[in-house]
Amino acid sequence: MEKYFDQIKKCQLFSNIAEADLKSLLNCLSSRFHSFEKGEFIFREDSVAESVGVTLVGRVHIIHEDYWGNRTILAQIAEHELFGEAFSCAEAERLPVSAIADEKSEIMLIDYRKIITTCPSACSFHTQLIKNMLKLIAKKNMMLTQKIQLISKRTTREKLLQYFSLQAKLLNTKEFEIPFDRQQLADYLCVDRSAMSRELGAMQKEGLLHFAKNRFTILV
Amino acid sequence: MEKYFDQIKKCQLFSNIAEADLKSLLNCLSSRFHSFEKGEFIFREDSVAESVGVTLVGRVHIIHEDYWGNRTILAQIAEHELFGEAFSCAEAERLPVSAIADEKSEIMLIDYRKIITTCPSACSFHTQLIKNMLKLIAKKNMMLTQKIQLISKRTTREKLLQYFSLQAKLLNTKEFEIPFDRQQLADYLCVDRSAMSRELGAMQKEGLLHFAKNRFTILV
DNA sequence: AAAAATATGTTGCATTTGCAACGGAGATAG
DNA sequence: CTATCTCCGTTGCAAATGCAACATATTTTT
Repeated sequence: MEKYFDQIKKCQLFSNIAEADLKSLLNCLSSRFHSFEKGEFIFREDSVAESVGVTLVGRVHIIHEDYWGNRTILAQIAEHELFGEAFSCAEAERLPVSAIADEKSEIMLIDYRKIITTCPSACSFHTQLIKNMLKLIAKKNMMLTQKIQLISKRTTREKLLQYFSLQAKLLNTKEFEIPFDRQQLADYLCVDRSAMSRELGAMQKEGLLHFAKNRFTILV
Repeated sequence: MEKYFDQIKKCQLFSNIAEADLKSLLNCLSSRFHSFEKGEFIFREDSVAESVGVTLVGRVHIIHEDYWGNRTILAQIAEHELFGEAFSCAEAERLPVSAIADEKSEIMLIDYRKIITTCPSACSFHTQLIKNMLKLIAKKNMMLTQKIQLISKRTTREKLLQYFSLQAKLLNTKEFEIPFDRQQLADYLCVDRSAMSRELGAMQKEGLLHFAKNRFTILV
């Protein structure tokens, strides 16, 4: 665990907890650490929801595959972020999604009961931990709402424009790189890759947009 | 407040709090009570996020309207449920959605800081309250995820089938009433009403489905 | 009961989309 | 260097969708 301490400190889940307190907190969470290769599953749909994950190193995708194998990327989990917490906190029996490493990743897995239950040794930092988790889940909730607003758009062009303008607003620049390849972007926007490619080309031809590889510029 | 006590008791936000404790808890929350007519806004997009709402009587829709006035129903809040909590808990500056009464409703509005901050008089029930809220937000998070899975479907027919099968699973019967009129259902599924109506007709003709008014039967 | 308002179904049509198939560019492995 | 693989753009085509306009049905109001 010691070797991960610097990574752990950076996680919002543990913010507002003094460094000294953090060490004893980590002891009573008795978490597991595990390394995953790109494409490896961290947990699978329909398995039991008992852990929350923290990305110490790497990046994770939360995905859902329907009956016919169409894959949807529901969320992208960046470094030092939390995932799987909603299913645990909601006390769901089975996971409705899978988590898959998008690149080689180091993951901390915590039994959610250790988080939610104030430990017998009266470790007082649990209260802060729960508050942190509340805030993180609430934020995720807003991100999901934002994604719903995104894929609620009726046309591919509207989805693309909405996505790009969100990125631009987020990074405060009209030129930015996106963290998706084309297939992933199409999955994220819930459209067909080739149709999206067609639309991107049309938008560039119309002068709305410029792009090369993953770097996009909004020209407006 | 006394007149609402029976309604308040039924809210999951206050579960696992003894009735005697609940009264003192309610005092330190210093909440407001307000009645809204059908179609009246409870809070509007872009206003400051400072309250969470509880539907004591009635039903609320969380909606978003885009630049051109297309309305999306992001969520339906049933009686005794919570709404607006995510924006408060995430400490969002401005609300990204509006809440509107879907029928005449009695709403309790609580300043979220009163919830999140353990009160100076050391009212110990706050811990339970925060845990309850955590669970509710987590559940809502799952519902949002479910909705994303729903509108991720590429065709109107798939969306309808997914929605109906969820309802059937939820109510454990193949015959059920839906809480939406046609326009609302179309908004919820993010499709055009007339196109949806066309598809519903086709599905009935093909024998997949039977419906009359808001009562649907899955025939498989 | 009549009138007005609202909700639902129908249809034609232009556009958008998904799908499948293909080709080229660039990266990677042997 | 060559073979292989992955990513991305292109295109033809059938099907799905949004949109507008209108017809019917149902509910509410007067």
